[in-house]
Amino acid sequence: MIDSTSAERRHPTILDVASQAGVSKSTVSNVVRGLPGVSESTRRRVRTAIDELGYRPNVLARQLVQRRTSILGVVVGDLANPFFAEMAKSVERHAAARGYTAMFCNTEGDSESELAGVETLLQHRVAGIVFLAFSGDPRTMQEVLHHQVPVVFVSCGAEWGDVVSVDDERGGRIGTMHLIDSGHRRVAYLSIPELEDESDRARWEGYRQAMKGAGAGAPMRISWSPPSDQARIDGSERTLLEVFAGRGRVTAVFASNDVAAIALQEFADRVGIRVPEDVSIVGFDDVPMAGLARIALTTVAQPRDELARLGIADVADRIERKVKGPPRTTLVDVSLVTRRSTAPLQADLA
Amino acid sequence: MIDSTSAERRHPTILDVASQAGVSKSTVSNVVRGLPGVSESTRRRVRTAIDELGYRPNVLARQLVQRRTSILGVVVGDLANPFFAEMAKSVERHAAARGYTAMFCNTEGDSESELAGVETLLQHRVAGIVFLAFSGDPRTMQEVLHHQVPVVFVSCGAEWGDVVSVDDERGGRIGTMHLIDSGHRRVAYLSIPELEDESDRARWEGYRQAMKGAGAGAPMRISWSPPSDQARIDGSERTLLEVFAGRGRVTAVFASNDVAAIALQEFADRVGIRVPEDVSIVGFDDVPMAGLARIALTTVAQPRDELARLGIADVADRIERKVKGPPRTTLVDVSLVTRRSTAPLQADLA
DNA sequence: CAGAAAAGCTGTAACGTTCCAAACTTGTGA
DNA sequence: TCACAAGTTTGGAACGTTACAGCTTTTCTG
Repeated sequence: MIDSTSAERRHPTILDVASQAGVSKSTVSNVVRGLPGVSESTRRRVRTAIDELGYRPNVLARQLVQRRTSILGVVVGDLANPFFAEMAKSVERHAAARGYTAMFCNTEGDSESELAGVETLLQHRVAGIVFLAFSGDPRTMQEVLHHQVPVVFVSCGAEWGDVVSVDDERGGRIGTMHLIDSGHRRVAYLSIPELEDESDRARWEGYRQAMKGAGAGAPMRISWSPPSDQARIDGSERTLLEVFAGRGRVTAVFASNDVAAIALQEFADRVGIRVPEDVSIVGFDDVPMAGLARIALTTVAQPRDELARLGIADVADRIERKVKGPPRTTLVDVSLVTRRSTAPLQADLA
Repeated sequence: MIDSTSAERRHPTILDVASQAGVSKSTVSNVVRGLPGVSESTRRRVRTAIDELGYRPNVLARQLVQRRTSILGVVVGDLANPFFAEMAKSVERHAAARGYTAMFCNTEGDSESELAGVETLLQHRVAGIVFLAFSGDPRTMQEVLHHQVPVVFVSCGAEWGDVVSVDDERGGRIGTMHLIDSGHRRVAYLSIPELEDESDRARWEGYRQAMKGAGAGAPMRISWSPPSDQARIDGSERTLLEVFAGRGRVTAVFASNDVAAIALQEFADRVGIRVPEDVSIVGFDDVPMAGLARIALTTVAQPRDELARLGIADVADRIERKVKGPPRTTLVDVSLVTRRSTAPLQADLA
């Protein structure tokens, strides 16, 4: 009571509840955790005390003594990228459904931030880590392996942890095949340097196979950082312009993700290249934006929510020791969504 | 050494480091925290031991004894909404820059999830909470006030905490005035039910004032949940269709956020209403997508990064006791970005 | 009705830090 | 050589929980 005048009131602890209810802290603990072996009357008394005091268990203390937290670290490439945003949302939801709280860290594709982020997660003793993007930095790998924390790579690859992913190679293949089947022969592959990871590599591989198998032109890789402000054509864009000009020009592009594809479409609009008349574009991910009538991007769709669900299930099983043993890989299906950014090759361009 | 054979190796503690370096745990603690009063030679010895053992301080234990964490709770309306995604990213970055780790919870505009999320944050004893969206639920308010945790509302309002926001009312006014100045008189206000909060109310108020001041038509409010799959026209859309048909029809819409504006644009495209010839649309937020040539949405821009920076600064100042006293409100400027979704009223529609 | 079993409750020892007063070292000047 | 200060280092008490063995009390069983 003396305390109540002080501005700096402290959280009631389990001891406060215990004395208020006239029981021991052990009993309060048992009630809070819903364990059996507490009589109904005591249970009620404790509940009342909890409500009166506004007691909330201190998760920190709990986790300290249990030597494990219920926090899941989530490493994200770029929260503002719609693909990651969607994934982050799903991951958060599925994690909550299994009783975990998500702690995000954004890497901006930079392996220093990634390392710092993982370091923070480990200091918080997260129960597991979900990578939605991974730079491949061996230092990060070492940190994680040394701490023996369960890890799952969702839609991004690494050999040293569980992987839940679409078959990126197949995705690359069907995306590219769609273009080849439409008559295109000079098809380029486009990626964003910041997002070039294991998934990107596999998609490239699928693209390469498709090109080779169909006897299409030589594989061609374009790495382009779309400018954040679309003001003017800079050096990198001048190069890009050449790709679509002149004889023997590229007539179709397979982009390793929708953000790149949409940026390219935007570039084309700006410089007067028509999509799909002059160039067909296929993306990867099927972000919500791709479905807008004005964007109408043909793309390889990933089942985002399914990936998130499986990823969380995977890492949770490891944490809860339901699964042991060497890394597992779970693949889910991709599918092509055809929209208006692709069209059969114009006869005069063959 | 006996332990080293066990698969279940435990994290080294400060005591392990201490005995390895031949000093007391207090000294190790001082070295880890970079406190003065440790000789250079001891410092080196401890550092070596830390590296050899791969020791990472246990933040949980630290926070338990200090009775405060360095975690900031962030309540987000919808991580997949580009406005929130951008804000979340900025918030995360600024929080990290000030030494805080962000813990997100997504509410989906649902006050039950909001309450559950805040509950989780409080159990984790977050140092402060940043609301990027707030339902207005008094239970949430009570929870937070009872726990006396510093709170800031960024771009969403509540009277019982600090607020960092644009002047939503002015935003509503200038957005609407732009339409009125272009000759429109029958201007509707559009919002999404899930996102109707204090900010929305203020924007509506600004819209109302502008309409009244200009002697334009009676204010008209449309509340519409854009369907997630754009398959077919359902009941709610039939109503919407009527708004844009016949004599005395609405010729312009001020949307309370870009997501609504873009959904409306999409709807218009689908049913053959031309933008801006048949209807002009103004949004609010200036999400990155709005700048794409194919979307080209006229919108009231919020300085997102600035909002995030100020919000974090605000709550951090409260946490660090640099600021005391009653709730403060910080307003930052909005500005109109004119693109191609608005045009002067066609003469025959006046 | 004794004895055993079950049910209900409690006290103590962790968990891995920080905080702080006290106890050691040195070095300096008288 | 001693007193004193300044610079280092240390041990023990928190912090708020859970785990668990042990202690009562109640209920059953023959």
